[in-house]
Amino acid sequence: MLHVAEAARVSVATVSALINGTATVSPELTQRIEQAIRDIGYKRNAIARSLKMGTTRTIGLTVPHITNPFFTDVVSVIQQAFDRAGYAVMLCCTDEDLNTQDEQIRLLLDRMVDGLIVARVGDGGILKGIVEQADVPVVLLDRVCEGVDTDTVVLDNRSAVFDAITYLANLGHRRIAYITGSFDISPMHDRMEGYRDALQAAGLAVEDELVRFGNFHEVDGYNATMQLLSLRDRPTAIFSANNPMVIGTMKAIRDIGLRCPEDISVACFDDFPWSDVFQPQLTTVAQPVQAIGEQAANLLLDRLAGNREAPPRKLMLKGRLMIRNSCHPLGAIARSVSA
Amino acid sequence: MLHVAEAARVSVATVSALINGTATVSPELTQRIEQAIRDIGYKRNAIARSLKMGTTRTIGLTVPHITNPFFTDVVSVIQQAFDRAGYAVMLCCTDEDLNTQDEQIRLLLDRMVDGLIVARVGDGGILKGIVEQADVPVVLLDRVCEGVDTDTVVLDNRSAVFDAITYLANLGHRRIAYITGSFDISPMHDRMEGYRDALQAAGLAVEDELVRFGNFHEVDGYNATMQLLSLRDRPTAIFSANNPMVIGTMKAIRDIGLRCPEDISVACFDDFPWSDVFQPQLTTVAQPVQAIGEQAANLLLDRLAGNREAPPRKLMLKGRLMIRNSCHPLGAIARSVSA
DNA sequence: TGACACGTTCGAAACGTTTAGATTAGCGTT
DNA sequence: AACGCTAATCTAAACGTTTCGAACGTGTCA
Repeated sequence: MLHVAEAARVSVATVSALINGTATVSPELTQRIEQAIRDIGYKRNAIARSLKMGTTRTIGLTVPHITNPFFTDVVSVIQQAFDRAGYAVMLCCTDEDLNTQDEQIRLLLDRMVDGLIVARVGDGGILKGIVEQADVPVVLLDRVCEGVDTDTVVLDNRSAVFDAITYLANLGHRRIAYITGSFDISPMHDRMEGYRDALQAAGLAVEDELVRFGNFHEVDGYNATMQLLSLRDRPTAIFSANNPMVIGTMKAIRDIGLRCPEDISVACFDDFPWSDVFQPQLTTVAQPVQAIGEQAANLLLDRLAGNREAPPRKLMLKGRLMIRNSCHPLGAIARSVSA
Repeated sequence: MLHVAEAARVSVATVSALINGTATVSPELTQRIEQAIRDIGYKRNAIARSLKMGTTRTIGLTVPHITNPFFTDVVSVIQQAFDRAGYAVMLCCTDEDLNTQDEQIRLLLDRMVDGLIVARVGDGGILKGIVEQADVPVVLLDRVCEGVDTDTVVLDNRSAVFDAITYLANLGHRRIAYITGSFDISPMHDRMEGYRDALQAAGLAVEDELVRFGNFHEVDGYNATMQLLSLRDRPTAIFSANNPMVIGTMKAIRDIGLRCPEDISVACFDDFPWSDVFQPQLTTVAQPVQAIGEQAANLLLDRLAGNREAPPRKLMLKGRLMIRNSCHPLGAIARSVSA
């Protein structure tokens, strides 16, 4: 900018005024300055600007795994929304690890991001302190967090799973297995509640041996399913509370030599683009990814626009059961199915 | 930092020296300063630091579509690599549009990223100028770019497609259709070459009506396939040069009432986690995503570490044909199949 | 005792912007 | 002719760091 000012024989203040339109500058100077900018190929240094202005027009986004198709889609939507608004987004993957998350949030905060969107992990870690001292606005995505009172957009996980399990029960299944991630993240907790409640509503008991834990990865789903299928009284349906794990479930079923849905029914959380096309076409709970991403972006953009005082806003969206052909009615017991 | 210095009754220079370990500071002062840092909860302002140092420890990464599983995986690998190295990554999606890409690169450059990894679009746009004036190192990912001479990691697209088409020809297919994206990005060009060469090697003619263009999206694959299937002399195999488009292909086949692989064989570029599990299990060309991401990251990290003078390094990796069950041998014509 | 070296600490400039307030010029009023 | 008003421009401080070179105190040596 200094060079531009010299070349145009004006002060840097005038150059700045012209660039930002913060004051009127005469036609001749405008002319001279624009010429100089072109000659020199001047680009404003956003770092210097950020230092002075105290805002970076950059936000931080952390998710557990970007390869989980749910997060992929949400990240994509959020990125687009902020791009439209002239913000850059720094993306971090926490790999479902609290320490990593803390470290990455620190990294983002160091870089003075204007806001944070976090699909948190563990108990939230340093997130609590950050929200409390209200330095930067943060919105929680997908997962609420006890003790962290801030803008949030989550799914109604309980009722989504309730519907799915009820669907299976109505098909006549009595032994419905459930594969879940750890309960310390809220969706897993809420989904389990939906499972429990649905069984109860259907007059079925919750049996411990039918509930298995995994750590969100394909291999965990595989192992869990192997255990389930080797029970003396094998389940007739399996619901996986997480998408990557269901791949493991399908592989285990294949490896053991069973067929889905003829021998065993399968449904899972989170839809993906292929589910329509390949066999079996998986029955899934689809999250409104577009809406989730947009709402999260909007909540944060609203804070960034200056609305700091409003009390935390908690949005809860509804999932949708996508019934396809991976679940069979069970013999004569099947009742009428409510879609 | 000023506050810390005051609280510890030292100068900011000393605080800086301690934090960065750039000079020895006595035990008492160390003690006082560390205490003050803790008391105040001081965090270094990376923006101010960047301004002074001229480096942001941030890189920019642009891809056409993050929801394309190939890019999802590569982004994930790259993100991890830079995270380990203490860099933040700003992610942008160009949506396969040159103007968007130019805009986003400008956005990233404004923010003084230390380097750029670009899966470019169109003819490269402002990329050329950036590489020429060598302000920031850039590595090209997945796609080379005429006139942009810089570090690059790409797949050997020609031979990957050559192998796939040869495989189909060896199965006895004579009418092998090909769905491609626009040739102005290099992989599409090279893949087409592989198609042509393989047909020729198999003694088959390239027929224009069997080559269809689409714009990388599912719907394009759908339309292209619909056209192919309504030819009087229908192809017996379809190869899709892009992953999202193959979903459209499968939907079209289903909608028209055909079965894959019994009625028509299908193969495509880019592997995805589900391909093993669902029917038909798609035969695909798998890219070594892990290696691609790591190599790209390494090339850039090497430049960032100061190796600016080395001539552009061009890496070409090999794809791998994953033979599954979406391609049938064609009647008695089938020859022995080379895996 | 003075000169010198060494280890520690500090003052101040610099990075590239923005912006408040000062200055200047031009013009119309009285 | 002196005055005030407005519009255009400029000066200089500030943002929070890093770093160069100077300053200071202490001990060693001649």
